[in-house]
Amino acid sequence: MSSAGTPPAPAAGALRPPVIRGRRLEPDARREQILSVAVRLFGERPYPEVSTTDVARDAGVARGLVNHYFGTKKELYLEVVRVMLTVPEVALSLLPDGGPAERADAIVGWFLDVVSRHSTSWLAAITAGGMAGDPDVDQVIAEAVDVAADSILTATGLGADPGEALRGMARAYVGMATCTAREWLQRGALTREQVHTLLTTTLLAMVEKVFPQAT
Amino acid sequence: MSSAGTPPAPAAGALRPPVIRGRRLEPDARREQILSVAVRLFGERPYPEVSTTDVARDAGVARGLVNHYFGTKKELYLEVVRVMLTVPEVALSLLPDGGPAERADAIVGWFLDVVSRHSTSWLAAITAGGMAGDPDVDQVIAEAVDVAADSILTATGLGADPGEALRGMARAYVGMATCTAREWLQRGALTREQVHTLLTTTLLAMVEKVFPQAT
DNA sequence: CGAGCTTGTTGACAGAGCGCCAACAGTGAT
DNA sequence: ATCACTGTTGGCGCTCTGTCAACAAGCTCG
Repeated sequence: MSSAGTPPAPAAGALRPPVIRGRRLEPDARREQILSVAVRLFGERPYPEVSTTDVARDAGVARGLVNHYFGTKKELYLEVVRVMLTVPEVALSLLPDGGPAERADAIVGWFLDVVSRHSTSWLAAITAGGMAGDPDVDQVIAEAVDVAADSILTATGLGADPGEALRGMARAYVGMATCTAREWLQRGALTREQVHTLLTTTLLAMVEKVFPQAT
Repeated sequence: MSSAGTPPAPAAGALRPPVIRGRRLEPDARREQILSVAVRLFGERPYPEVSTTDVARDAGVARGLVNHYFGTKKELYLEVVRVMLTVPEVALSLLPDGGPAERADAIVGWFLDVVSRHSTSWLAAITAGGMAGDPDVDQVIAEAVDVAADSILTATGLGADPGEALRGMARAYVGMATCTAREWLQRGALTREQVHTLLTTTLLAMVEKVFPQAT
């Protein structure tokens, strides 16, 4: 503020380049457009390697507009992570009424379907590509993990008012699920069948032998 | 503070700040000193929130010296992560000769000892505090996970030439172990006993029912 | 014991990225 | 057609990073 007291008259010879792309859009539409570009870029490269200049250029707008809609680069990234992790609610009512084995098998299959569909962007988001440790980012991810953990508990019939310990165990299981998915989708060390078997077997073992010990 | 700047006001006219701290150190000693400061700072805050200026100030040296010894901020961070994840080799020979249950119990206990001892810095490193997604950082972490996974396989008697699938499963288990440790040390949702039970039971289930299916 | 050399160390410079702001220019209402 | 409204732009200042030539501390040699 101090310096630029001079308001007008920037002046004289400054011929502004004829701005063609000054097309006016509905705020929601513009915001959505910028967000979609950001989702793509943050899915390809980690956080520090994506500049707001990149987002603005790919969206065909000025960089200032990105800040106008999202405030901060970090806030933009938070929106991106929310979008990436927003996943169709598990159709719990569609889970078979069979025994624990069938229900575990069904929810694991549903999880693998979701993950494989979004693959890269989902993995980039769940690992907080380049922003893990930030409180806000961690919270958004933690909320997504909580949703997944609750689905697990509900599917295994323990969803009714689980204690904090039980939820912690479910979150740990979700953590293993994401690591296993990475071994499958990123490293190619496992096949989908192997992942499915591992997650189902482990879930059953936890339901039978570990969960009961959680008051 | 540490920097304690005001010198004995030597010469008058000298515009140059009287440099007192130009103390000369052996390269190895200086490097070690800067590295220890960096380990502390990166253990407290995520990557983007630690500037090389902070490291230099806390180490009592000029910022340029940090770059002189470590080249880049990222290279410095790589050294830090290596230090944080370098962990005493598991004394496999000390594992009991008993059945799988005893051996699993022993290695899980050893893992929890190591993690709880380094707690914050270890967790910050294993989650790549703010640098996940970077190829180099990910590789350093992947190597540490590989070491842990091999320890698991060795302890369970499967260490002799495991296939890629088996190693992938072991890495997934290590991933769950880190997530579980976080639930214990960071969120406080689980007690050490609960973590121990969860990891032991899960490991046994995997050894008995999942690993055999990995060709 | 002083001159000179080696090299650890410093401060400054240039480039890049980000947040902010005032002016500009489409768009609909009067 | 004029005017108000607001979406949009381009540039300013700041912080942070990597590089570099100059400085000086400590050792060696005469």
